[in-house]
Amino acid sequence: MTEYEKFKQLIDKGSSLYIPQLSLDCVIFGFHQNQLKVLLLKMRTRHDWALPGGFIHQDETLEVAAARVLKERTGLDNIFLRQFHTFSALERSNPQQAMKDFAMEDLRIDQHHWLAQRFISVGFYALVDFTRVTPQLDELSEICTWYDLDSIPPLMLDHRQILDKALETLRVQLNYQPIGMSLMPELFTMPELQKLYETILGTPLDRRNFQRKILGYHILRRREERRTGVAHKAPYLYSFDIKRYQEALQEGLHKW
Amino acid sequence: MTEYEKFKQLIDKGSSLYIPQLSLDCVIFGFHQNQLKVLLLKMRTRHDWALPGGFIHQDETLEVAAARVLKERTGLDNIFLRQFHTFSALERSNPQQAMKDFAMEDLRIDQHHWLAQRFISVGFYALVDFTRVTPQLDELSEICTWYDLDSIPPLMLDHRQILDKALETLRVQLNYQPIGMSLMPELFTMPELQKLYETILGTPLDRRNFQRKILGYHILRRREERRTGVAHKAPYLYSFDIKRYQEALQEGLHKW
DNA sequence: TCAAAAGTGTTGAGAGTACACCCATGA
DNA sequence: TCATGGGTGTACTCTCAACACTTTTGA
Repeated sequence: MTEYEKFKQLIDKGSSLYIPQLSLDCVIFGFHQNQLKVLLLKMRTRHDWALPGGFIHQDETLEVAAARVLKERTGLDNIFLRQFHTFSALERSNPQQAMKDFAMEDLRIDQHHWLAQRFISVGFYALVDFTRVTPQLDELSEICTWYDLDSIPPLMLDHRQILDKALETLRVQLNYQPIGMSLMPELFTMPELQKLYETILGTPLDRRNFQRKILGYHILRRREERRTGVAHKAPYLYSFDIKRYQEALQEGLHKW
Repeated sequence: MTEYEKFKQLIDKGSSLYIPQLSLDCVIFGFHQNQLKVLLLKMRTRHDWALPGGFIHQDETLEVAAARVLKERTGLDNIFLRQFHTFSALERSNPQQAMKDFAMEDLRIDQHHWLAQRFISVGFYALVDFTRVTPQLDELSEICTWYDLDSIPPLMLDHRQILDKALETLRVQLNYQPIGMSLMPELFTMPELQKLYETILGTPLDRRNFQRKILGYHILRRREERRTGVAHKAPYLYSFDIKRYQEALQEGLHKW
């Protein structure tokens, strides 16, 4: 199916395929080169950027729909994904704008079209392994790429607020849930993991205290190997202990 | 407007007044005689009970809609109200059942009617002063009353899960937010407030540690008076320091 | 006068924080 | 050999939990 056909289907059939006036937006976090990043889309018809989002099929739960959106954008399955808030401000929809945004070649929508209605949107955030993602475009977007958290471009509608709320939620969750596994590569060093935490929290942490704390959760396994090629003492490599990690996801973090 | 007319309007006009396939449910907590209570409705057409819920007007935010539902059921304005989760399981809707539930006198709905669709529901929880509430019926319900948390009757659809999730959220929030003000009367004693916390958490707390902790937040003001008429040392009366309380709501609880 | 429940204080364990010392590595 | 950054240990502080003693009240 061509992009045009896909788009035409969205315009024509959307109102019967999807739950009307309800959408979802995903804040997809990745981590690379000591930077926390967010996956953003640039729509063909707009100058500002957007969070990857989508609509909910009549026979899908929100969680399934979010996983589908994620899969479409990143190619990844089985991702850490959490609903965090539902956004319903009246100003968050802009029918006039929508009529422009969803115009393509000979296709036009009017104010009665389903896409020109007010939308309420359920926000999800996801944590993904940056190195395994190949950002993919959809029929409306011309660019799909990562942005550093400290240089986010102007976002459409209330997407900036959604992003901020996601980050706030993530920061709180950090205290209760193990979160590194989906963001880090298979093997990593303690300083690398620390950088992740520091970036999320936006504050520096004490190296030694961080190590003690994380190890106290017993969700890591230290490997024999060390990372070589660095101009100083070679740090140990760690991997997550998947079993323990899953337990901690269920029961929350606590000392042993 | 009679109940019948209200009902007829819901059936006939609902699809243009409200956002389709989206509803909200409120878990309304009250506290009385050392018991945490939840406000429940019994629909005329069903044997099980329901959380007070409603639909969202096209020009309302979720929060405004929830406040409206709350006002309709309790008569109260300006209530502590928090969105906590959006429920979208496929099994949570039951069109067959809906067709029966929304039948009244000569009115009938079929499977294409807006009320017989799948619904996604946004859950809110509210904390209200039990003594100020006069539960009010709507056009579909025959009873509206409080139930003790430990003797909740069978609830319709997934309302039991919604209630459980609300309670779980409330328990977590207890650590971050001051919550007594909306649940307690104007004046109360420390042991009374402690009972509230114990009931929410479902576990006994140490009297002395509790007092120290709560006072440490500086959100209470001790009055000169004591509660008299008790067969033991008369406890002090307290009230909330509204200014401090509001600050704590904004910034979270922390020691001074 | 006595049981019941409130007011107040102390102590110890554990978590979190701050900081010091030594070690390994490539330049 | 030296700057850089990692590995490990210790001491101090603060919070929280456990617990004891005294005071007030109506029965």
